[in-house]
Amino acid sequence: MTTDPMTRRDIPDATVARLPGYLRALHPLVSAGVEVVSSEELATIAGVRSAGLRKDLSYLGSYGVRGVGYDVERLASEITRQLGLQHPWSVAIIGMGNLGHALAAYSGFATRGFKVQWLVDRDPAVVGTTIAGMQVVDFEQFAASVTEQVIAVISTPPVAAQEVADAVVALGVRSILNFAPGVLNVPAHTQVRKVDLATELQILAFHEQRGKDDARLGADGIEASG
Amino acid sequence: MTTDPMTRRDIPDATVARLPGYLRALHPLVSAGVEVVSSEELATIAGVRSAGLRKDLSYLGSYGVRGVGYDVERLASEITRQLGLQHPWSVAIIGMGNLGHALAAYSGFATRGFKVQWLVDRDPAVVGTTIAGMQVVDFEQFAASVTEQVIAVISTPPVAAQEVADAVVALGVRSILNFAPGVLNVPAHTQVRKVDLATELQILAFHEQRGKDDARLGADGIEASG
DNA sequence: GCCTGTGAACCATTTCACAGCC
DNA sequence: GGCTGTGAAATGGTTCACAGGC
Repeated sequence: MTTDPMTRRDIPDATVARLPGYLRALHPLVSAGVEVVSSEELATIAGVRSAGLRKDLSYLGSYGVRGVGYDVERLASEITRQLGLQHPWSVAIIGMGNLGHALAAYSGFATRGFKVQWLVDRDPAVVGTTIAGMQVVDFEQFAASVTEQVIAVISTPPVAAQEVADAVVALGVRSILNFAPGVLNVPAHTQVRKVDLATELQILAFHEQRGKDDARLGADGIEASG
Repeated sequence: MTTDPMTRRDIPDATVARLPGYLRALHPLVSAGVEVVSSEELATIAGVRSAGLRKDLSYLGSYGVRGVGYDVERLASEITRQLGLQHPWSVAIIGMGNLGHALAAYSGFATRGFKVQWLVDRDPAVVGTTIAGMQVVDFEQFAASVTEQVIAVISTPPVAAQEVADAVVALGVRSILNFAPGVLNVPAHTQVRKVDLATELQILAFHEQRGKDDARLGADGIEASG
């Protein structure tokens, strides 16, 4: 294994999806001044298995010490670096309905590496109002002021989502978080992640209906789900 | 393959997670009075591949006709049945901050098989107020009035989430949708699904940073992401 | 001829189990 | 002695390609 820090390792998608969880599990340890953590301990906090955690971390390189554990601070900063969170990313929230409103006010973005920079809506009655301390602008104002890389959050009604996606892609946006149910057609280089609230409930309904009590992770009947 | 309609087939999790998308793709077809759809057409609408769609549907049984396609209405009702959505599920939203507020007003729940029946908060200043046409109650009132099966949506601050989870599990709740970042410890028979908004952005940030332009699904550079 | 249903091949991810190192 | 890092095995999921039936 080359230790060259510039090697672009190929980190599996499944691992990438768990890194944010590890980072969040590490934060209280950093704050508490804990120096070292074992894969077993961290896995428990993060709600995964220790073997999986070790494999995940091994894709980032060798940041642990055998017989000891992982240096908390070093590991946190390495994951931060891998996720590209050294400096905050700009976020534009497009669609200022109930959900856009809530997202604008959500403090979790700021604490985890994101700066909501634009609130965008097309309704003239909403444009110009202040939400969570920010002025809502229309799409033209947004388009005119975007210069840097930005992540677009689409919280419009479903019918407008594709149109908005096309428009932000035309502005050069390459990352979209979509709350509108339905499929977005975007160019291949554009990353889209979808959050569909009703779908989540429907998946729960399926299991609830089946009474599917899968007793995985048995222990004393407690399963960590995070 | 037994065609016994009472056979409890084992539907893979990955398939279950896609069924809601198929159902939503079917709805406009049902409304438009389309009688039959091919796996190719439906797959395009749903943003998946036709072979995968056919395999998914094969787990539900044989509801297509070779050389013809799938009966739209029959397939929709079969998926509805499999997901357990013949009658609406009751939902309790716990935590009436910005997000809980938005969820209470979200029309997508009602249209996709759910009835928000309780809005719950612990803040005496919020309890008794009306949000989206419903009275907010405190946890005791909620606990006293739950009789049927209910899905709990946790939209409290992170620090309260575990406590709320314990409380609803004690009430007999077996399905939780959790918006609070962090791990929930619940008994093994309890289903938890998590939506972590900052995590989604962090995953996007990773790819944005890498400029990972994976040209999968090439065609003319358009990729469906739904 | 056409489109579903499905084994078989392939690929990704998870888990196991232990060698390697402190 | 203890804990990481990782090949190897097992599992789960996706894609291929074609047989089967209209």
